[in-house]
Order: sequence, then structure tokens, then C-alpha cells
Amino acid sequence: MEQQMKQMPKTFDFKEAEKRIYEWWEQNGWFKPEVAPEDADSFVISMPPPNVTGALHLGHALFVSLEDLMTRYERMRGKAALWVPGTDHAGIATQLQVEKLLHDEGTSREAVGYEEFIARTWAWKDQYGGRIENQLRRLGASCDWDRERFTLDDGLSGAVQTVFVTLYEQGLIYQGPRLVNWSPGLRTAISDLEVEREEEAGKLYYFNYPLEDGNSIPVSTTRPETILGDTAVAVHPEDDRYKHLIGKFALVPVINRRIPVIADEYVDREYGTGALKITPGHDFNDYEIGQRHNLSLINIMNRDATLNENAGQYAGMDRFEAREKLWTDMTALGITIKVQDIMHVVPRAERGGEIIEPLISTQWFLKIQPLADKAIAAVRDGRIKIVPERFEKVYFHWLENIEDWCISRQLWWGHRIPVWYGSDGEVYVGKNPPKERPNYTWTPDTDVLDTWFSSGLWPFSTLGWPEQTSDLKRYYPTDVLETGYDILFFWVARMIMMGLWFTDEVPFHTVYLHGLVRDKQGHKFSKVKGNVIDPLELVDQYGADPLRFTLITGSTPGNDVNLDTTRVERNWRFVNKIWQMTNFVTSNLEGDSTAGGLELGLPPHDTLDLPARWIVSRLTKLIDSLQRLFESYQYGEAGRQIDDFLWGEFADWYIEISKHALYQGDDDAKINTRRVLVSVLDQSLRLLHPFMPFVTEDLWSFIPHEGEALILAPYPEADANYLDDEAESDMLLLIDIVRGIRNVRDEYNVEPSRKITALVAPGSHKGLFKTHDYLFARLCNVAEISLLPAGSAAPPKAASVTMGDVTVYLPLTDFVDSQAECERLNREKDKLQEQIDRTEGMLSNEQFVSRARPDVVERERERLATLQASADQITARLANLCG
RNA sequence: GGGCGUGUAGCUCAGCUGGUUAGAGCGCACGGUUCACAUCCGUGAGGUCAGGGGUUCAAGUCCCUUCACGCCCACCA
Repeated sequence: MEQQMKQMPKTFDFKEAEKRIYEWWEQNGWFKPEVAPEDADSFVISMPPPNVTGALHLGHALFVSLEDLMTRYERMRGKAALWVPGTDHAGIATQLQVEKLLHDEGTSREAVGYEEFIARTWAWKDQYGGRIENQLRRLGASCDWDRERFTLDDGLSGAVQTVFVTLYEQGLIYQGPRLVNWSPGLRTAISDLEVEREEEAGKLYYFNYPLEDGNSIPVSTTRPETILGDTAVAVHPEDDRYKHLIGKFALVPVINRRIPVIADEYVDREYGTGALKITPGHDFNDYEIGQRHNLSLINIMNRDATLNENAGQYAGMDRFEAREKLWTDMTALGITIKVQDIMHVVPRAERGGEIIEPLISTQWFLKIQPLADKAIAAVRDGRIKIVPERFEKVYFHWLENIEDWCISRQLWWGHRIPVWYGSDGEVYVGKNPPKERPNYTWTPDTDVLDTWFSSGLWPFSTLGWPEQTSDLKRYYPTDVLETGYDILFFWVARMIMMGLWFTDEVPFHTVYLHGLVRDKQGHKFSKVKGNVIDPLELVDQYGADPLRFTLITGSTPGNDVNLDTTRVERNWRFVNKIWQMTNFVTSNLEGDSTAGGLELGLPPHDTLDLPARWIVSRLTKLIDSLQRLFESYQYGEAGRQIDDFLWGEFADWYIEISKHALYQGDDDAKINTRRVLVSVLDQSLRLLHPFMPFVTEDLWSFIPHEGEALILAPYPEADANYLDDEAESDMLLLIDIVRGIRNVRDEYNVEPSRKITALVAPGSHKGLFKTHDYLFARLCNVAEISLLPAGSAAPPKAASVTMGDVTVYLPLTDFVDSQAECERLNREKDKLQEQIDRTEGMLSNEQFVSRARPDVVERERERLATLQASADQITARLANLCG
């Protein structure tokens, strides 16, 4: 309060202010939970770690907006708020970037070798790792940077090893040759989740499978090259066409390997030829059939999807080349039938988009079902709540049908699997390398773990687990996990599984899922389409606050956001509007003896005038409503309500009205009005701060306030003493009449600058008009307003505005001709009559009166009375004016 | 083959547990240099809430169904 009143710039220079304010916050340590009292409840969010070498996109902007909102809100509510930031090493993505770099240098990962490649990748990380962090700062993220973590840092790597070793010892991690999804381009296995299945145009190849006895059986395939790995032909056991062939033998085309004809109910008699070639080494279904029938398993492919020696003369060819060649050769043999164009589902790698191949390979797997069971239970019994709730169903469905997780990757960038192989085939699993033995060599496993393996530990590994650190004790479990629904399985489900398994606690009690940010037309952003919107460009152009506010108010949980940049522009204007309001308020405190010593807080309720009682009642209801909205995660609606209040009520009405007291009022009125202005503005800035941190913080510094910074100021709480329904309804009546007068003026083309006079028949509101006639001068340029004595005749040749039992006459002799006025009144009357009919209909309905809630019925009664009063007045006026 | 979402003014979207005349912003039309703001102010036009059926005193809101668009999951060669 003792502060110097600073001179406000004319407009908000967000470029300058954002940088200055962010540094000020950060340097003062205000993002740290330690700013709260030691015994404060904690509120913790683990930030979804962006790819360390990534660049900010709108998805990041959305999560920052939401998570920063939650964090700031809880911080202002006195919680020890901690938002833990960090980055992810993102195995494949990062490795690919560095490989590309090497490629541009004319070398390769293999050429430089493992050590050098890892060194180069760390260098790359150091160079670009800071970029995304600074971009998060630009959005105003109030996370505790001192607690920032990286998935590959020592602590987290230790946690990963501990988890691996523990799961291994528990018998949940096993190694084995299995059919896996193989990415030939990346030359690594990937998990089921990383495979995308797209319906696309392809070909179905029909041919006669030659039998040993000279007959044949027609089959079809979409991948002819896999014929070379066939180990059976299957038919349905009850298929009359083929069942006599069961038990006979077929010969693999060209290479003439002898394979059995088997019976299996999996075969769909209706599809294709009704007979199926079986390739257990390259097809997941065939693999299962092979298991059932003890079929041998032949791998015909190398890691780069060229064919191997098992493919005979086709060895060395690429899979697609071999497909062509084999088909040509089979055609020459006269066994092909036809090639049909079809639409079918093709598995492609999520990253890179290449067609993945099912391939037998030795990998590490996590037996996930025991972990999944715990994760299902936690949501089932409500220890974890997913917002919006409908995703719980999706979550259950996935976990209830979960397959073992292939956790090993044949990459270099990532957590090495803590396994060593002895020269005699011994397998050692441990955090530390095995003891050296004479004449014995240990070879480390060269695979790394799936990136999501380490992300799955994020909520507790970032707090120091497995060490029982003070942070872990104080801040775990965390509270809300906020992220996009697209990684519900990849990340959220795995964190829940790992968290429950290793800490016996849910890692968070609420999962808030946001949607994807798309362009205005609802299209996904894509470089190819050229519709990418760079959030930083929007921040450069409008500032971080408008972007944040747009993302929050334009979205609802779990639904995609179609970003219309005109809304960002509009919210930039909202920022300016708040700036100007504050400028108005502060400039009216200056140059006055009371300014410096203005008492903070609202004056007592009984000393307030009607407009003040109205605005503080409205504010109180807003605060109350916001609390409800925050509790139910309706942040968008919360933001809109603050907007409506500030612009639509405080600025448009209260500030305009306050000018009367400020310019023409006595000292008491001036002081009271100033206190109301400052107080309502102060409260509003607090309410808005979590949504628009920068401009609110800057503005707060210009108004009289108590406390160091807005970021630490208490969030407003509703004070029921300032609720005043009577003031609200009186004020609403006055507002409606002002609007009515403006409307009439506009309809009759009365120049806005022209002062007019009015006569009021105030009905039951005589006092109200007597004391508030000044409003009309200021708000609708009615210079003089006089009360019409009861019973006196209405003026002729005047337009009228009626609200309930109040009628205001505007003697606009130069503008109004009676005929036009009569028409206007008739329109008005018709509209009223329509509403009266509807309301009367309701009230005369016995069922409504007896069954509807009493307050609803009562409201309709009051409404009818008001409508009727209006109608009566208009009817009288019509009779008087129009005969 | 399952599951889910969306469909509200020209455009982008709100509308919570059903309850006044369905809202906002942008855009549009008309009008405004009065001492916070033209990054502004005022007024207005514009919607059979995708279609149909049902429940209810009352439905944009609940149920069923149809259509359109989108998404997720799933082993049909």
C-alpha cells in the first residue's frame, strides 16, 4: 500500500512485459512449492515431458495453458503447488534426427560407431534440449525448473534399471523369440501400439497351391513373397470342397518344399477361395495356427526386409521385388489364377509410415496382466477418476485385452537393458555389471528399452524414487495428470500400472484428458497440407495470454479444439480492454489527496450505492460459480464467465456509471466508488490470473494492492455479505430501460449527441428513478428526466419504453410520427402477448402447477405479472395514442 | 466387427445435475471524435438446436432410431 503509484503505459507491451515478469517470478522462486507454508497441502502435476529435441507446437501450448492454470489456481489457494517439468529422450525420434544429421555429413550411425553416436546425440540434446524449455517459459509455465528432469539423467536411469531388475526377479520380464512387429527401415521391433492400421488399396493374389498328387487347392494372399515361408495349407474341417484333401501334402511353389494340408476352424469358408496358406513366421494368425498344429516355423526375412537364404533363389531381394519376381515365376509355371484389386488393412509404422513386417525375433517382454489388473481396479473403485468419464470405458477395454509388452528396441539412444551374457551362455540381470571372472567375458545386451518404459515411471521417478527422498514423501502421489487422450494407452495407463506396482499408490487421483488442436476447419495440422500454426508466431503477434485464453475457453475436456485465430485476436483485444479499464481506475486515483491513502477492500455493504451493490453482488456470484466450475474441471466456461463479467458488466456498466460519482459526487461518494473500482478490479485480476498470468500480474502492479505479487495473492472467496438480489433486480430494470431508450433512439434515428428528455411513469419504482435519474444522462443521453405524477396524462407524440409497470416517455416530436409509433407498439404488444399466452398456458396447466418445483412455478407467476403489467401499459398507450 | 464422439446463427464454439424469450466471439448492416479504450462504443438482422419417434407438467439437455462427419479398438488371408 505504501507503494509509489506507477505511471501506466498507454497499451500493454507484452513483448517487454512477458520477459520481464517471467524472469521476476522465476528469480524470486515463486514457482517453487516452498513459497507455501510448510504445513500446506500439496498440489502436484507432472508435466508430460516433451521430446527433448522437439519444437513447441499447439499441443504443448494447450497442455501448458491447462496445467499452468491448475497450478496457479492451487498456488493462489495456498497449496504447495509443484509442477514438475522435464523432457523425454524420445528414443526413435531423437535417434532419427541425429542419424539424419550424420547422413547430411556423409556418414552414418554404423560408420561412426556406438560410442561416437551416443556422444553426438548428447551433444545434439545439449544444443537443442534447452529450446523447448525456453518455449515453455514463453507461454508462462510456472513450473519448478530446479526440479526439472530428463528421462536419461542418472537418477531416472537408475529408476529404470531398478524397475527392470525387479520385474525380472518377479518373473514378469522374460526374453524369447517371438513374432513381433518389425520396422525394416528402423531395424527395430516396435510395440503393438506403435503400429497403425490403415485401410488402403492393395491386391489379392489368387493361385493354385500344387499338391503332391498333382491336384491343387486354390488359395489367395496379399503378400505372395510369404509363400516362401509357408509351412501348411489350411482348410475348414467341415468344408465339403476341401475336406478330402486334409492330411495330404502340398508343395511350396518354385522351391517345392513339402507341407501338410491341415484343418482349422479359423479358416473362413466364405472369404477368398476358402483355403488359407499358413506362414507362421510372418503372420500373427498363422503363428497361432502354427502353434496349434505344431507346424515348423520358417523365417525368410532379414532385418532389413530383404529375403534370406530360406527363400532360395530369391535370397537377397527386397520383399516387394521378391513379390513381383515370385509371382512372375509362378505365372510361368501356370499356377496363378488372378490378381484382384481390393481394399485391405495395412500395418504401418506410426513413425515413418513404412509397412511393418511380422518377424520372428528375440526380444524382451513384460508380462503385463498382473500390473493391468491393479490398474483396472484403481479406476474401477474410484481411486483414479478420468475426466471426461467416457474414457474410462476405453481404458478398461484396452487393459482387459492387453497383450504382453515388447519392451526391447534395437536402437542405440535410450536406456540400455541391464543384462549381460556370459561366454558360456549365462544370463546376468542387475543394475551393476557382473563381477569379472578370469578367462570369462561378459557381453552386455545392446538393446535399449522402449521410451515409454521410462515415461511410465515419470510421476515418481522425477521425485527421486527409488530413493525415499523428501520430495517423494512430500509430493507423491501427485494430484492431476493432464495430457492428450491420444496417449491414454502409451503413457497414462502405463504410469498407473507402474505406479501401483512399485509404490502401492495411485500416481495421481485425476486424469484430465484434452483433445487435439486442429485448424479452423477441423483438419489435423500437417506440413504437407501447409496448415501448421506455430504457437510462437501467435505469441509474437498477440502475446501468450490471448493464446492461452483462446485455447482454454475454446475447449472442453476430451474434445478436439478447432483453433480459429480470429479468436486469438479477439482475446488480444480483451487484454487491451482490461488494460484500459485499469488505466481508467488508476487515473482516477491520481492527483487526489485520498489516492495514496485509499483504504483497501470493499466498503461496508450498507454504505454502497445501488450500482456498487449490484456489481459486488455480481462479482460474488461469479466467484461462487467459478469455484463450482473449477471443481468440475470446466475451465473454458470459467474463463468465459470472467470475460462476461469484466467486459459485459464491470466495464460496460459499472465503470460508465461510476463516472457520475467520480466526477460529480461528494467526497464520500468518490472514495467509496474508488474503493469499489479498485477492489472489484483487484478481485477480477486475481480470478483471471491463472488464465492470463502476464497481463494480470502487470496490471496488478499499477493498482493499490497488498502483497508482493499477484502470482502469490490469495484467490478470491465469495463473501455472502455482498450478495444482494434486490440490487441486482433494480439494476437490471434500469439497464433494461437504458437499453430500451437506446433502441428507440436508434430506431427513430435520433443522433447520439442529441440530448433528449424523458417522462417516467415509475409504477412501483418511484424511489429508484428519483435517485438514479443521473444514469440516463450518462448512459443514453437523456438530459432531463422527470417523474410523471400518478394519474396524469401521458404526453402525446412521444415514443415509449415499457418494462413491467414502468413506462418511460420520450417526447421526440421531431422524429416520431404517431403512426410509426403505433406500429412499433403493436409489434411490442404482439410479442408480449405471445409470451403471456405461453406463460398463462403453463400456469393454467394443473399438471405443471402441481408437479413442477414450487420455485419454478413461482417464477412463472412473477414473470406473468411483469409481462401483464407491461402489456397493460402498452395497451393503455395504444388506446391513448392510436385510438 | 465392436466402441466412442460430433452435428446449435454465415464461421469458430458455449450451453453444468431437463425449467424464463437458446448465448458468446468473429463476420454482416446501421449509427457514433462526450474527459479508459476506434485494440473502442451503441443498435440491429441472423437459429424449425441434423431428421424422426418417445419419456415428462416441461427436452438443445434424458431414451430409442435414422442420416452425415470424425476418432479409437479389433487377426479375416
